[in-house]
Amino acid sequence: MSLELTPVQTVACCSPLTRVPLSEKEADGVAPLLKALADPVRLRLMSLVASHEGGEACVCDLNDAFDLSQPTISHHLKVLHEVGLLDREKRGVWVYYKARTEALQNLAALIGGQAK
Amino acid sequence: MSLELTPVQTVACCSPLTRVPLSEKEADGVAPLLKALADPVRLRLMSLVASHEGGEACVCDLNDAFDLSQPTISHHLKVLHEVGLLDREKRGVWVYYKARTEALQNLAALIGGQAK
DNA sequence: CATAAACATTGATGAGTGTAAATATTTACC
DNA sequence: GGTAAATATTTACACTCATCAATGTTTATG
Repeated sequence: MSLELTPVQTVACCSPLTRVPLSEKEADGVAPLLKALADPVRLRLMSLVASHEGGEACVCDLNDAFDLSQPTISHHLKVLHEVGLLDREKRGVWVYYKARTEALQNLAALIGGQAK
Repeated sequence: MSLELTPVQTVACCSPLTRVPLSEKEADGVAPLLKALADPVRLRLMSLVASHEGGEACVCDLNDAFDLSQPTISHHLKVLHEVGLLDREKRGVWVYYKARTEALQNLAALIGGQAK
């Protein structure tokens, strides 16, 4: 196991933004998560997956929702997966991505939280 | 008054990510807000201001908290101000930035919210 | 095994971004 | 009014990033 924390692990560790100043290390850990979400296409991808039944969706369904090339969608999914916002599972020829809602909730608590 | 909605106005309008797929227009409106937060320096700036007494802080205090040039900090504050996350008020020679906590809370509700 | 389908990877490119140096602007005070 | 302090703006640059075309990989099926 690695000593490096993924962004989703990092975000679960800090008090809300408004309570105490975020340390440099914490900020460095959380920023990648926000960066991953800070793109219109990835925001919609995340929302499509999360709001889909079971909180998961097949890539085949996602490609059709955008006027973008397949590699581009694949790239965005990879970004969301790498920061830990999406889980990835292959079933036969299809790949399913699943939303990590705890990660979203931890991030939300960091941004808008009232207390630790 | 403008017909254009600022990012902070936009973010107050949508159901949570996990409830219903975000529309293209909604995503385009919200992404700039996340983009503004998706930088370690701006995250810390936002946190420094928001956690300061009264939810506001003088630029003079903020500059010293970073190992960055004054124009760079000024630039980041401008970014946060332009998306509506920070209010700006000049008092004499000093400029005070104030956190818009409702904006943060709306954003948090969008990301981690359970229902509309 | 050959072929097709689903998805990922590579490589290239144009647009955007964080940073600092230099300069400008505003305010206070002598 | 002249000077100094606080903050913003401009300009330039290195770097990142979103996108696509082309190609690769994996799985199923005939």
